[in-house]
Amino acid sequence: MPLGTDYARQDCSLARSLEVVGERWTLLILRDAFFGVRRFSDFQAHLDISKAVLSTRLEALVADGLLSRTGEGHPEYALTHEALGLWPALFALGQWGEQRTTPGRPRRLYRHVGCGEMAGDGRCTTCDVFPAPAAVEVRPGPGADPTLRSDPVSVALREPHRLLEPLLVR
Amino acid sequence: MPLGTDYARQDCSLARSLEVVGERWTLLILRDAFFGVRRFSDFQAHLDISKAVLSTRLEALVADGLLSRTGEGHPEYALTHEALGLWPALFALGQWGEQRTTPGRPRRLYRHVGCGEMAGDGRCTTCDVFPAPAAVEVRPGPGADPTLRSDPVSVALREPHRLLEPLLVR
DNA sequence: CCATTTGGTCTGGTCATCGAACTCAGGCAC
DNA sequence: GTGCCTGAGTTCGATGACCAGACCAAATGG
Repeated sequence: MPLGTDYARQDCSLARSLEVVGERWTLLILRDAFFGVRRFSDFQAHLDISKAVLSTRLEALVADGLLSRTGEGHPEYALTHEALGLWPALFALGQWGEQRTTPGRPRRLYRHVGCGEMAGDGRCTTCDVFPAPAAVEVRPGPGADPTLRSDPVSVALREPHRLLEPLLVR
Repeated sequence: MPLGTDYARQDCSLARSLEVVGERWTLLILRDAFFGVRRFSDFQAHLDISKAVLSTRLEALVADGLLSRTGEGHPEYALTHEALGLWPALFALGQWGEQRTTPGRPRRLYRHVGCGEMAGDGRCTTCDVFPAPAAVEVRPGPGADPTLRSDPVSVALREPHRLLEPLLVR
């Protein structure tokens, strides 16, 4: 993390995690990456984040080995293997937010591809395993509010799609 | 969250969560609360956080219903039922930090009380359930560095203890 | 080859965070 | 009661982060 965001003298793995993903916007950028967002302008359109901050965050995530940057001209940012391990934490935090704000009316629904629905604890209700992100399909749930955002990225994300699958905008 | 930390126009439960627990220090305060820390000065001693920020964070967490404040003179801050639901997310983030920094040498070990050790995914290796925080015992692991901190709270936390059990310092 | 899009950097102002100093109330020794 | 200590904050000035908007260069599209 840049200045002012280290928790140096904490002997704690949570603090180590937060040094990498604890800054404002960072977890939302990674969530978008799980949902298939790959390009600078798509992150920006979807998150309403200042370009300067987005640029800083992407650079930091690449430096920390969570994103890989490929292509010189218009680069693509993709999650690294290391970043995939964050999925359980991201999912758990999201589920907590659903419970807290609109219990019973989730904004998104998750399926274990070719198997069954996922429960709130992340297990597939059919086979009882915690599916890897590549085997998860997302689609809007009853609590989704399609009037809230109309940018092309949000529209594209409303189609059911697998996690990690690059998003086609337009 | 105070100014500058809302993600207003995001139709996303993760953003809703981060509005409550996404600020600097907030998750570390909650982690300490799970470990049994209850008092202002103990949080401060353990986290090396400025009193002004700690005061602001505790106030916000009480207002958001994650902490309850009891006792007028020297108040105690305890996790509410709502906050207990954060345990899976906190645990997952912590495990990711362990994997990333010192794989195979965890700083802390978790046990399902009266049952068995907990695996990296949070399940008890014996009974295969995800134990509630009150049924979890923490103790230092091989990756712990006892030389890093010597404040009384850190010392007390090195004793094996159950989550949520109020910490006795000194 | 010219216009537009993409992926940025720069800037000035606002907001958050920091450490240090200060306040204020309760507990305790004497 | 007087003085002292500790716990739980609040206040303050300086520093650093964040934001919106202007600007810019390289890549792409026609």
